[in-house]
Parts: sequence; structure tokens; C-alpha cells
Amino acid sequence: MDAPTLLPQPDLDTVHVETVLRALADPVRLRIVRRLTEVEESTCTALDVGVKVSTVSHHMGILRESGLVSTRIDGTARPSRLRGEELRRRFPGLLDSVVGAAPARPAT
Amino acid sequence: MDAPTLLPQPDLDTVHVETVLRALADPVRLRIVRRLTEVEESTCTALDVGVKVSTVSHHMGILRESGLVSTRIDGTARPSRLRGEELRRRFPGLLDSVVGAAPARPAT
DNA sequence: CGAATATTACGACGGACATCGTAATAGAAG
DNA sequence: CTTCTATTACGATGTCCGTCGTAATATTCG
Repeated sequence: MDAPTLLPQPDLDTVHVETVLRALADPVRLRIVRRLTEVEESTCTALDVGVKVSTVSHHMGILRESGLVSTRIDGTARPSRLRGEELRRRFPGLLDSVVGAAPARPAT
Repeated sequence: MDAPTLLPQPDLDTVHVETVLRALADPVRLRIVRRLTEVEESTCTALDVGVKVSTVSHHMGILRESGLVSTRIDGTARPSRLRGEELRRRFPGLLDSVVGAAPARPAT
């Protein structure tokens, strides 16, 4: 009964595009994803995304269930990282186009 | 004062990625977008996406405001088409990766 | 063991939104 | 002009979801 070292996460082949899009559509979650392209791994408390830690945990759960991040169990900490390789194989071009999208020019 | 031949639509440079993702995240809207990659142009009534016409119109309005489709005024009809070229310039790789995404394998 | 810390579960609250039916508007057709 | 058709505006409704505070759980440390 070796304890799992990873939190349960879906097989990317079973994940719908809509699910991934929905996960990426939230500003906070997109900021988390972008952050994870820079730091490679981070815990909820370490991320500074402007919302309470319980909210960050909530979003991280959604990102995990949507197949975007993988969360490792390390004592009381749960460092997460992007599932970059797998995502690029399942949805070629999606992640990079979203993360690398040019910022919007101020409207009106 | 020549009447505008196009319904008002945003400059794509002012559109945020989150907005586009949110627009694409809805199943009905994604079906509309996919349909518009096949027929090039269509009205709300012509589209058969499984919801009432008033709902289709609602979704089409969101797609327009999000910068995804362009709607032309043709009598009482309002045929819409994908802003493919502009979208590919604004968000390289996004549209094609979403539209061309492989379907999800039945989970569990 | 007891204290401190990281994370999540839970409950609540407010706002956003998908859906529909109906009415209003506008052009086309007779 | 009258009728028909296409589209949208509007109002209503139920659901989903982002946010937070607090409590519970688990692990590390002294």
C-alpha cells in the first residue's frame, strides 16, 4: 500500500477541449498557468496571484482535474507543475498560443 | 450616412485571450465555430446546433463581441462568418488547435 | 505529545450565464 | 398595405462558479 506520490489526475486523452478552454478562461487560473511556465513548480501559498490561499487551492484543483497541472505530494506541501509535454501532444499549439498571447491593447 | 453593412465588432487587438477562451469554452458556441469552418457563412436559423433560435442568436452575439465572428447585414438575414485570418494573426495557433482538437476518449 | 504550518473541505454568498418563450423590429413578398 | 419571415430584445428562471472565512486534516518540529 505504497501511498501515491501524485494527486489523482485525469488521462489527457479523456479530457475535452472545452474543459481545457474553460480552465484557461479564468484570469486567476491563467495567471497561475503562466507562472508555472516560469517557475516549473510551485505550491499554492508560494503563488502570489492576488486571491486568498483557499481560493488558489480551489483553482489549482480545477487545473488539476482539467488535466493542466500535476500535483506532487511532499509532506504537507503540494507543489504543482504544468503538464506541458502531455498537453502539447494532446492539444498541439494550444498551450503555447494561450500562454504566449500578446496582451490586449487598451480598448476604446 | 450609408448604413453600416456589418454589425459592430471589436478590433481584435483590444480583445483579451481570456475573452476568446471563454467564448470557445461553451459547447454550443464551439459547435457554431466548427460549423463556420465548414460552411464559410451561415445565419442563426440555418445552423442546427440543438438549441432554440433565440439562444443561437445569443451565442452568436457573444462570438461577435468576443471577436470570433463577423456578421453581415443582408436584408433581414445576418449571415456570420469566422474571422479566421485576423484571428490567426492575433492569436497564432489558437483557433486551429481548438477547432482541430482530437475528440476525447470516453473516460472511465 | 503539543505547537506550528500547509493544504483542503465545507458552507455561504453574490454574480454571471445558458436557456427558453414571447414580443418587438425590420425587411421581403403578395 | 398586409402578411410572412428572420432576427433580436427582454424578462424570467435555474444553475454554475468565483470568492471568502472557518474548520478539519496532515505533517513537521521542538
